[in-house]
Amino acid sequence: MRAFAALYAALDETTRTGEKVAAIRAYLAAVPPEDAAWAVYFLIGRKPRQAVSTRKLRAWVSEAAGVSEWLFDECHEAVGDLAETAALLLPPPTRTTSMPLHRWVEERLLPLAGKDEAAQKADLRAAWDELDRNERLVFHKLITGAFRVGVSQRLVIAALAELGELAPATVAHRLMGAWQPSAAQFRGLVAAESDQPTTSRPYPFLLAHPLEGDPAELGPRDDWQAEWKFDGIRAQLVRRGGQLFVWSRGEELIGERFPELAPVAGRLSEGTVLDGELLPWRGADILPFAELQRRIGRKNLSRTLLAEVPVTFLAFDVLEAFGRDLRERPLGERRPILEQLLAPLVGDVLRLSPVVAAPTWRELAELRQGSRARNVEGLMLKRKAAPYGVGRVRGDWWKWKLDPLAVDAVLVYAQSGSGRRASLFTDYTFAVWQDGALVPFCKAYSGLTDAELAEVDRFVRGHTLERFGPVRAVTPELVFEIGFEGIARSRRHKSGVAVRFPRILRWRRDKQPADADHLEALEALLGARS
DNA sequence: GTACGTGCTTC
DNA sequence: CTCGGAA
DNA sequence: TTCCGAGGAAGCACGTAC
Repeated sequence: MRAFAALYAALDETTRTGEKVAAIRAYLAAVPPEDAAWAVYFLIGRKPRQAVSTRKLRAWVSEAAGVSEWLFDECHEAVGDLAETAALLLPPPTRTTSMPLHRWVEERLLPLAGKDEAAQKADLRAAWDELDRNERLVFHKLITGAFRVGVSQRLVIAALAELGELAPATVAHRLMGAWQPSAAQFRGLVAAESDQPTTSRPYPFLLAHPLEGDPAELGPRDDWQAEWKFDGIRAQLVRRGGQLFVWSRGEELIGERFPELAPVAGRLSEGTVLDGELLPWRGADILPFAELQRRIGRKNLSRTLLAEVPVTFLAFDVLEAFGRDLRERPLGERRPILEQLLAPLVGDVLRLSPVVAAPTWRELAELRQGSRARNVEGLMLKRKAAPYGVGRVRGDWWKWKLDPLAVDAVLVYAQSGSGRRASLFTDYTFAVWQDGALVPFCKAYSGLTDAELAEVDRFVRGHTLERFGPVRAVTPELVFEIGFEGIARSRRHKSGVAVRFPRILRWRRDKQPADADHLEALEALLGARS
């Protein structure tokens, strides 16, 4: 535990990726494999279900530290991080521990979830008395599920690849899907030949970059395959070992939530892996994404819901056929194989993503303008010569989304951020006019530079009208252009609408609050959707 | 029993 | 999902 | 150029407060 806490501190201290990789590698090489396995598990962002709610942690830490809960909250706001606040407030430990990471996790952390409140509290008190400040910080992050370090999958993969003298893509693939940390699992991860079971294992998803500018700069139209960018859930169908596995981008097995897939996809031949999008599709229509959300994370799937929101898997790539990994083959070769594999199965459940046939970039651009009416987000451009790479490879896959919708809105509330932004008001609520009053319709902060953020922060401090806990109402003076992808009815905001992916496009210093848009402008956009 | 907040997933 | 910042 | 961390909206499950 001490070594892992030291690693965490080291990773937190530097932003240099080279140093991070070296630190991870040194740690993994030095500790027993069962510790290394858990470290990898946590470092790539996996976590067991949260064992203790933040509420309880806050209450018990306050009690143990002898501070009131409001003081804890004040400290939390200043520090910006709950786990760190708790670690700092607690009285120093009277003992030390040399228990290794895997035992802390398996014997002290995981069992917490199954215990009653009194036992949890007793366990935490015992732990606090054995852990120093750094160890507590890590421990708190693990139990609250907030463990995130300035290191992600890629650096861990780089460290593991160096350690095992493997290609990073091999390691990335081995880390996919469901696995339990153990000594054997870690050895399999870095071994030349892995003997870990691979039946259900998906491939790393290839992701696209946003296209800015003119697609004509990509070269001849004929070098590129265009498809619609559908608005659903990215998924991989894995047909192996006589079974069907459906993986989400977050590497969750989601097959049970989409029972309609198995009867059809189960007829794919053994050793097939398809990449595609799960879509709510009824009759001839693609339904809005909101409909699909009703099918996610639900325990009981009623007959009614299955009939209301039928789901289809729209395949756009084949990664494995007849047990052979096809990822190195160019898209131009994979596409006909995909068409061939799917031909006998295509229907309501399994579909093929159509290739958009517009012979020139100009004609393609015209088709793209009709995206909203089709319930798609725009176009995907895929280089026909490209292999199916690992991760976000630049230059091979581009998403060419529709231009965002936009309105001018007034800043009405501000709230301080968290983490590095804890000391600044960086969290903004925006409003538009309705009957002479400003009604909030979204929150956003992204889109402003640090300098602008600092300027707005100063404005907030000088123009606070009222305080509601951490939230400040400010004089409605500043106008911003807010961009968003879509708009829908909502009960969350007073305006009755909510926008998707809101962000600040620019600060309209040239505008007065009175020049900001009215709710009618938003309503009009709402109506404009097909 | 209902209402609300927190956690966790998707985008 | 979006965006700006940093390496 | 590539990653990372900050952040948004939505729906469902689950636990707590009344």
